[in-house]
Order: sequence, then C-alpha cells, then structure tokens
Amino acid sequence: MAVRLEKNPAVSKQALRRMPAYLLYLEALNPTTVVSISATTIANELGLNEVQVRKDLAAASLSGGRPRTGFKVKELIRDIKSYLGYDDVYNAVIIGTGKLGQALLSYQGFAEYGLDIVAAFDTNPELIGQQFNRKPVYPPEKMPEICRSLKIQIGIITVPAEYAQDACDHLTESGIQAIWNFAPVLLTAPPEIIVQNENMAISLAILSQHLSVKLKKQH
Amino acid sequence: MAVRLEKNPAVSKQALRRMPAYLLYLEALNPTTVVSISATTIANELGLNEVQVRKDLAAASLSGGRPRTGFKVKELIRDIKSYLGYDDVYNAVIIGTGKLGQALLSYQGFAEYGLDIVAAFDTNPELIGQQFNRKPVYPPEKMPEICRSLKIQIGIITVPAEYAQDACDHLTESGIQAIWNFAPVLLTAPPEIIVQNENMAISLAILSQHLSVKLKKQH
DNA sequence: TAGATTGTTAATCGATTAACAATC
DNA sequence: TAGATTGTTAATCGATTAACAATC
Repeated sequence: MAVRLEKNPAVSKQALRRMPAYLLYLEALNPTTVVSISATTIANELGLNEVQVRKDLAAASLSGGRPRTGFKVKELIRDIKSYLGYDDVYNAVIIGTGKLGQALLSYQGFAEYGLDIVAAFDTNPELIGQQFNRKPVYPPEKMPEICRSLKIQIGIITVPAEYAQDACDHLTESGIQAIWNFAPVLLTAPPEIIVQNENMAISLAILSQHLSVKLKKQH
Repeated sequence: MAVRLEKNPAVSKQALRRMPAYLLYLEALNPTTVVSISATTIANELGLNEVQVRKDLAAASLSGGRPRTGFKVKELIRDIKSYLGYDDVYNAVIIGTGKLGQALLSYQGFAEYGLDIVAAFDTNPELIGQQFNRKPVYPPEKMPEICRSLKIQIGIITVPAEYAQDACDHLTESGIQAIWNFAPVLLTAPPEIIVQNENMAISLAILSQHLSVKLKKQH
C-alpha cells in the first residue's frame, strides 16, 4: 500500500475518495465485451462531471487514455489499485471479536485492498483459542509479543465504546503504526500513531439530511 | 431527522462531516465539572482550525456562544443533535443477517441517531423466525407487506456483494425511500431513491496513504 | 475596565468546471 | 479526413483561514 504522491502533485483528498467508486464500476464491467471505456461514459454512469473524472483518471493512470477509444479497462483497474496502494500488503490485528469483529475477520475482500488480518484479540475466555476464517483469537496479554513478531502495522478496534481507549493504549504499546477505529469514540493516541475513524454517524447524518429534504418535497 | 438547511445558508458538506466528531468530544466531557467550553478549546483538542470550529458551532447552535465563557456544553450537544437531525426518528430494516447484519441489529447506539431498526430479512431458513436484539428475521417475500405496514423509510443492505443489487430492487419495490449500502457494490436504483454507501475501501485507502507516507519517513 | 472569546467580513487556498488545443 | 476523446490551461466556485470589530 503506497499511494503515488510523487508523480502527480495534485493528489486531492477528494479524488482519493472517488477512486474506490471508479474501481467498483470498472470491476463490474464484463471484461470480454468491454475492453476500453471513456471518461465520459464513467462520468455519466456515476453522475459525476466529465472533466473531474478525466483528471482523476489521468492522476491514477500510468499510460493514460487514447483519444477516440478511451482507457483500457484492465490497465485502468490495475493502475487505480496501485494508485490506492492496494499492491503493498499491511498486516493487521483485530481487537474485539464481537459480531462486528467477526464480520471483518470473515470478510474475504480485504486481501484485495492489501490488508491482511492475521490475528484477533479478545478478553472473553470462550473466544480465546477459537479461530474465525482461520485467524486465531488471543488474550490481550499476548498483544505486544504477537504484534512485534508478526510485524503488525495496523490495529483494528471493534470493541464496545467503553473499552476502545484501552484497546488503543494496548495497541500503541505493542508498537503498531496505525489504528482503524470502528468504535464511536474519539481516541487519544500519541501523534505518531495514525488514527482513521470509521464513523457511521457521518454516513447516517448525510443520509438523514437527504431524506429529510426528500420527504419535505413530497408534501 | 431533519437538518436545518433553512436557517443557516452555509451548511457545507464538510461541516456536516465534522459535526459527529464535535458530538463525540462533547459527550465525553464530564458534565458536572465542564459546564461551558470555548471553540478554541475544541479546536485545539481535535486539531482543527479555531475559526472553522467557531463557524461550525455558529451554524448548529441556536443560542450561540458567549464571549469569555464559550458555549454551554449541554445546550451545544442538544443543538448539534438537532442540527444533524437525530431528533426525528426513521424506521429501518436490515437485509442480510450475516455477522455484519447481526452486529448492526444488536448495536444499541442507533437509537441516539434517530434510527430505529425494526426488522430484518434473510433467505436462510435457519435464521427466519429468530430474533436479534428483539428484532425478528423475516423471509424476503414479506418485505413489501412489512415495509408498507411498518412505514419503513430506510433499507440497510448487509448481504454479500453478489446479492446486493437484488436486495436493492426488492427494497425499491417495497416502497422505501433510502438505502444505506454496506456491500462493496455500486447499486443501480431509481433516481428518487437515496443511496448512501458505507464504503470501507475509502477509509482504508486514506489510512494506507498516511501509513505509506509515515513508513517512508522512517527510512 | 481589560481581555478572552464570539461572530463577521475579507483574503486565500484548493477543488471543480468551462473552454480549448492536441491527437488518434 | 472528420470527429470523438484526451489532457491542459483558465475561470469559477466553495471552503478555509486571517483580520478585526463586537461583547460580556
């Protein structure tokens, strides 16, 4: 996982957010019937501005598109993946094997994003020693040892809100570099630790805003 | 759930994304010891620009802040919640009671966001008739009837990617207004249906970008 | 009062969109 | 060639930040 910041100076955060959508769209195409695709088509299908899509694709694509024919789908998929850093693999552990933790452990799709979840931790003695998707559950005491020996870079927090800060502290002491936090809590971590929050409240607020506007119109 | 678009003309999308973080921060404060708080303090704690926080709070707060003392924490929490539309309640159903679906069904916190998940649907005969967090699982055939009689506005899709479009079509035919999609798929829905994607690939791409920059620095 | 903090107006910055030349 | 599409340069738009007056 390594985003090509060097090449194109204009790697906007916004563009980064749109890339996964391009990828989903391109991967849903039938590769035998659709060999090439234009930025225009993608823009229309996704409801985006044509020039915006063209700039985004130009930033990600190594060989660029061709006038008249557009971009080669296969190449473009490969380039966007590389642009998003899905080629390099990071090792991760999950803290908290409740239902959400189990769901993430069992999800096969992370491999494609360069995320390799190798183990989990939980305090529940009934879960310790079990495996989910062939990934073992360890007691929290083993965190420092396992994170260091398996060279874990990312800790994924899926414990209930009240234990999230503890989990964060434990992970920090275990030498990880980044935290992906699914608990609805603002974590306090040393500045060198990267914290990315998966905040469902944001999605929900945006959805609810659109919905309220829509329902008002119906009256 | 109804965002106050009318009052303040400058309801930026970006501000909407920051609001949930303010809320988490404010709710973590001890209400007996911290009665008032300044935008300056919040900005420092969250690593944001002071003026930005002040503008955001001005947009959400009804009574505004006071020079010297700042905002009353309790009032501010209430105002931001109302601003985000957490006061109005929307009814939702979950399609797909795998681990992710079960996790969402069991999560108690959605009530605070104005989301009331009242039922679930699954094709698995072993799950049909069961309850999770007192919410019953029905077979998909019952979707139109139940969604209409319970006045469901939101459908939450937590089925595997390959069934997500089917689930979307079913929900649309059942008269729902909005879809919250957790499957890594671009859904095709009629334009009047609001689709909000919970795309973990975006979070992961952002995290991986930061991480790659960080790891490069260490060399 | 003095000064911390608010809220607003103006300046800057970044992202989007429009216009257009280059190219296969 | 003609024309669809790319990629770039310039204009616009929106969001952030800076400067400052108002206020408790």
